[in-house]
Amino acid sequence: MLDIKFIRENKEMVQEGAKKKRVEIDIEKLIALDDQRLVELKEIEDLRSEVNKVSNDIARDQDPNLKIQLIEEMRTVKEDLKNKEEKLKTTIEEWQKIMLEIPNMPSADTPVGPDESGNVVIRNWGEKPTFDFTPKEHYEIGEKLGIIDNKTAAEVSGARFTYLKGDLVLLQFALINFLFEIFTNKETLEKIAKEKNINIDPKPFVPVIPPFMVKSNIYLRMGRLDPKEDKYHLAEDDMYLIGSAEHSVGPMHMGQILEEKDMPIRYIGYSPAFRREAGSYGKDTKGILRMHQFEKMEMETFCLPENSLQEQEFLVAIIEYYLQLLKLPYQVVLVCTGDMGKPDYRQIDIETWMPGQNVYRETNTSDLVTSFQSRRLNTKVRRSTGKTELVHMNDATASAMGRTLIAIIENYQQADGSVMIPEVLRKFMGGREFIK
RNA sequence: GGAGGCGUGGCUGAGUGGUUGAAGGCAACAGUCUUGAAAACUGUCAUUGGGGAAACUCAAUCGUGAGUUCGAAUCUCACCGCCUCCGCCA
Repeated sequence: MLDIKFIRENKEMVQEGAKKKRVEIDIEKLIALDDQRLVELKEIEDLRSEVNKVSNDIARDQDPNLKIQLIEEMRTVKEDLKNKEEKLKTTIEEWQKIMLEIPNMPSADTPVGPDESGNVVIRNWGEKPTFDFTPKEHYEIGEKLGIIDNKTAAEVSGARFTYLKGDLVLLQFALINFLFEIFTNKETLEKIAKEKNINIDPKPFVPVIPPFMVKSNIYLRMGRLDPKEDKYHLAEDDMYLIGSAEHSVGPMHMGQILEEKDMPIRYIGYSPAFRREAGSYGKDTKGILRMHQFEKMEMETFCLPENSLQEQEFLVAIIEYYLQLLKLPYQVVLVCTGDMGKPDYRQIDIETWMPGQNVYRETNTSDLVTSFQSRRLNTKVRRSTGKTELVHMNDATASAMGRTLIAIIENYQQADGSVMIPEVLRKFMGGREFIK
């Protein structure tokens, strides 16, 4: 949610920003409603003030006749007050509905575009591997090696589920161990920041395994409930299965005032992610690219407003660092206004090369959401001056396991159908070199 | 799931219908004293919204929401959370 004051002071900019994000909003109506809200609020506060004052008089006054008279008077005032409060309530409901529709404003460097065609590649790394055979897609290799079984999963659970088996499971755990080593190591993070010339405290990430379900009102405060069709809802308990660890790690500090000296706060959550994938029927139906359930490591960080852009650069730098260690070619994409998420101020995607498909596919996404989530979560920071302000939040995929595994399988595939294990992961797999 | 208890400011802890946004203590901050520190003493110490150039002022907030009342931290109801005991269980 944006600040109503900010909206009032920058209404052209907000209208324009929403338009760029392809969200239709009626700013004039919102401001008219806000005027009405303030007028009604003032009337109510004046009435309350009168009631408070007279009530104190009643308490102090000794004359019983006067008391009775004043109480009678207050009864009628209260009637009036009640009506006005009712009216204000409906005004606020209408007001809030529009407020919730307004997206975060895009950063100045965000390219303007209608959809993913407007995204801009800002850099790339790595040589695409060459093969002296036709490279296969991950599921062909996986099925043959007996490490991916969608067929059985379809019978048991339906489409978009899978059984990962054998060495692929071990590879996933190797990846997890490899990544946790990076994210919790201060020296490594310091080196990354230094290399990329990012001036930021390289404080390590705190690993978290968060709840996999959240209450619906919490989802709303995170600004992540929409699109609802993509969430699994547990009707009896009015809870949702999380679509990302972000959804239950982000609210960890709601209603809190953090201290400036504790900033930044960095978490790396590990959880399954549940997605109904509504609206993607027929898309990416093969293999494990688009599943109803997959495991993910997700970064979620809280920082001072003036550092949040650097923080995002840092999160992206860490992703690039480990992709380079895995020797996976990738490109970094600045996501355009029409393709970015509603809470995003600036979104950077990392797309990793998938030789089987002969295309870069999104493996990581990094969202700088500024104070869009913290405003409703009410997560603040007390500055050393004593003033409090909303913290800025960043979230980013550390690794969507399935997709990183696909990239490994396809880039490391051999002519004989085996898959070479990336060197940095071997120590977590008993020193072995191949999955056969 | 059954029975009972409890939710007050950064922490602790008073407060059961009337100027109580809330005593006392701790912590924190500023000052006096001191060569410096500690101790002692003095003072300042919640958040949000409205009005105002400012001093200041009005409203709201004692888990959340609704209700009773002229007036609610205090009474009623619902919800949320925590604790204890019993049951069940990975």
